Amino acid sequence: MEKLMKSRKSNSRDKILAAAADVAREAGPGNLSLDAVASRAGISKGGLLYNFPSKAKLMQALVEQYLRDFQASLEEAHAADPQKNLLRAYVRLSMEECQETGASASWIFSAIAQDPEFLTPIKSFKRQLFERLKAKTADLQSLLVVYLAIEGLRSMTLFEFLTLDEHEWQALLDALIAMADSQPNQLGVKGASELPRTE
Amino acid sequence: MEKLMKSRKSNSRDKILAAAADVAREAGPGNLSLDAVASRAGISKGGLLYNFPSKAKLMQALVEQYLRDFQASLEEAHAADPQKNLLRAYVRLSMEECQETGASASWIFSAIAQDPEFLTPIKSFKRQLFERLKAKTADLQSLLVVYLAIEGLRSMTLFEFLTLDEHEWQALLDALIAMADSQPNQLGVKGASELPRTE
DNA sequence: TCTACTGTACCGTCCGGACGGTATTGTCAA
DNA sequence: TTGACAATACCGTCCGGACGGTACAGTAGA
Repeated sequence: MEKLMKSRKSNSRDKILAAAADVAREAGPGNLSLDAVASRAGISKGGLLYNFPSKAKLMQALVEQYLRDFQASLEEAHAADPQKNLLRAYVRLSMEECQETGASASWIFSAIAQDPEFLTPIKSFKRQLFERLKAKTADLQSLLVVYLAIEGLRSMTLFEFLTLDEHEWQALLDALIAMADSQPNQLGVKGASELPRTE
Repeated sequence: MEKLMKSRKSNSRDKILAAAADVAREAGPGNLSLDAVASRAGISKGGLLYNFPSKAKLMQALVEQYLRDFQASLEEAHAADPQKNLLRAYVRLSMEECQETGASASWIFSAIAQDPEFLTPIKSFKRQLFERLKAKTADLQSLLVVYLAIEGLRSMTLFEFLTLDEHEWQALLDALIAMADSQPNQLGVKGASELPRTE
């Protein structure tokens, strides 16, 4: 009963969120209007505002959904293979995400344009993830480099700055995985796929 | 004579450009209005539109100025010490830029919100730089990782996602410089500060 | 006299959001 | 069983304000 109601509601909500992401990508981040989203989602503006009482709430939902999904994927990927370290799972997941058809999270720009405050949840998410990674590695340098490289890749895809060819892509993946696995600064232990527990 | 005119003109132009960057940072990228820029620059709106006939032209000038300055700094840094490779100069320059008081290039968001087309000159600049770096190194993996890490750092500063403490900062700098100088994937040649010429 | 503005008044457009409907479905007392 | 009411999930219109841009008259300095 409740489920049915929820599923009907979610249907519209999800359609709207997807439409918002589409519009943001196609019309440009500065041109994300409620009208455009509504018509793209196939509902009226009134209906849109019924589901999301303001533009800000819509953006917020977009951010929350994104973070929830990413978190879930990460946890899942890590749980599926707990031998490998978390950083490795993060690298793989992020690179897959970047490879997926240009969809990308370009709606983020719309959110920032609307109100830079929408960055705070993302900020805290990233900060937490980084702290978690830092607690698990003995090699800060590699972590920093790998983490930032992933972040750089993400920004490249976001801005569509640079497109790597297949060869470059593979080289990058290999390099990052290798750095995530071992500790290239203390040279020598190349095969180790598990980090030594530090405690 | 021409110089004088230019300098007077430039005076206003520069004030306006700086004001635009300020407003973009303070009011948020979605709230960069011509009125705000004009009042911030201490001139009238009419005066602003005299210097930049449209908002788009203003944004374009912002982008162009930024790229010109960066290019000049890079060339200068590299010319000052041609022994070191270009990637190293790029790393140093970028990290200094990121460290400078939060000013950052957050006006970029305003430009994108205005029209994503403003990314094309930046895109082509980055592509050219990357190609130039690629032509000069034998170790694609290191280049990719270093280049993307810098890009990641830039995006971190832009979004204010993550702030590194002094220790992390130093570790990152060391790691990137080391990777830029030598070729850590072929382990062993750590001291080499010049790349072997490949031809 | 020309350049480089200032200041003001104004226009058209776009957009967020409020609001008043409405159709469908569910609930419940008589 | 049915009639009264209510909640849900929308629709469509309208309004106020912000913003980009225009027009133009005035003016101070070189």
